[in-house]
Amino acid sequence: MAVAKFAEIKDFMLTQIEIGAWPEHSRVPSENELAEQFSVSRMTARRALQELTEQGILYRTQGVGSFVAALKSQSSLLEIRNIADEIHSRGHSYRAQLLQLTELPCPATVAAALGLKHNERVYFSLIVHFEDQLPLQLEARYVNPRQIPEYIQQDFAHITPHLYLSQVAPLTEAEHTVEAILPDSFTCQHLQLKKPEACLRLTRRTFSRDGAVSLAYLTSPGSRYRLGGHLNFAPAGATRS
Amino acid sequence: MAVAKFAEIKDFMLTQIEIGAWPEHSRVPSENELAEQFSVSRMTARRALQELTEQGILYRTQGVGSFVAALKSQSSLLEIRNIADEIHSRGHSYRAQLLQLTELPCPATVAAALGLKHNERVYFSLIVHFEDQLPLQLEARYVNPRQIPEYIQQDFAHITPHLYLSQVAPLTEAEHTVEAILPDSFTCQHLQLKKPEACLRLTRRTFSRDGAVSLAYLTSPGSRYRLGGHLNFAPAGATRS
DNA sequence: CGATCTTGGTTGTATATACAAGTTTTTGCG
DNA sequence: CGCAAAAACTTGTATATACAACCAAGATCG
Repeated sequence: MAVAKFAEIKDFMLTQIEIGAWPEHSRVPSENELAEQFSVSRMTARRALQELTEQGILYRTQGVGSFVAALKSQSSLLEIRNIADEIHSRGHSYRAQLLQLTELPCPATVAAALGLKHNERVYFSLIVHFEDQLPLQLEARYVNPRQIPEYIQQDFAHITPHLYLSQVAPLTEAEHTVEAILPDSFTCQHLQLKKPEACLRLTRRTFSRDGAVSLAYLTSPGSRYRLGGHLNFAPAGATRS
Repeated sequence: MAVAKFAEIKDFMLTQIEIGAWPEHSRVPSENELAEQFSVSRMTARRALQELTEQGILYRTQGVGSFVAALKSQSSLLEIRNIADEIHSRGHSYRAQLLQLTELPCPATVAAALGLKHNERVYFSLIVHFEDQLPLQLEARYVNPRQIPEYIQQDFAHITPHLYLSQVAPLTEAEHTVEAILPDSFTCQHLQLKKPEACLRLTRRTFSRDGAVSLAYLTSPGSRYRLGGHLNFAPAGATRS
């Protein structure tokens, strides 16, 4: 089976929602209706509805039906920001230094994250971001060459990888992990740290419509960088389970 | 049906993981084995395995089997969760140790954050949260006595401060800061760190309708804890399985 | 008219079955 | 012994069926 049937139904429904044919809180076809439309069993149609529900795209109520959920309100916490903009907005000057831009055999962990095979070729860039002449962040990034074949030809002295990527492959999803680590000597050197100090490491995996695009490790000294966020629990939307 | 069968199987498996009978990366019973043990069909056993996999408790490989995932702590940055629930949902056991619960004269920084006067009385609690006998987080919390006058009489061996607070003063807003720090010796001691290691410090200020309620400093070793976040920018594209 | 009952539609749970696809182990042959 | 084929086992997908739980709306009865 080339593509699973339940995945086709999901794709169809996602498209309907995306183009606005099915607005927020509108009812979507029932399990039986989908089963008939796609000539599948109810259990297969159910799976599509089920998975979309788990992803927060739909909500369902027993005895009533399935509905399009309200689009997620984006939290400012860990908002995807361009670090250059961030620095400029603080009134400081920004500069980037490109250390490396190559093709590498894919490490296993990266392969898993990007859906590539072990040792398949992958693009890799290494950049230091400066705020007023002081290194603020070391960015190590792996990019999926199947999705962004021209990545390696860009000039990242003039455009940040993140900005470039969001232009050529619109973000649909992002996954973050924040850790506290002690940096290795290589990282210390490029961040101009005389002694190792606690650093924040943000691991960011971004997705476009067709899957994982890039995996970035962003390391910043704890003394120079922190993350802030603000959450509002104001007027609650329809958040049913 | 009082409790669904697949839920019973999930409970059983979570317990096995929690008590250490099934260590990390060990193989768990196959679909057919579980089906026989619990006298259910394979599809029902499968559902238990499936849902635990979606929760990140297990990982599965076609043709090989299902295994207990490595459970490095991960909490969502996008939601305020009770750390006890978080630990339980990972299949680990939770315990809290109350180190201090007193009234203090308010430090200047805390006064500013909570809208109190310098040296005004403020409640202070200090708690260590344990995951499977290992300290996961040191929680130092200042609470506004004007809003929560009964805070100091609670028994925080049985309810976490955050859960208590959200019950008596519903959250309307929260403010976060995440930093990487090297802990002082006091913190090291209570987190059972022999050497200082990089720690994540989450500073959280919560608000209720009538203003700032509490200011908490949550410190966790980088080797045991990390924060995770997931952002959706469109209802499209999330078709990874 | 109002309260209750019935009915049809919807989601939720569970089973038995079949085959596909991937991995590991065993078997058997050269 | 070495290697290839076969078997056994695992997860993945799909179907057909049955019944339970729940809800909304219409029908019925007092």
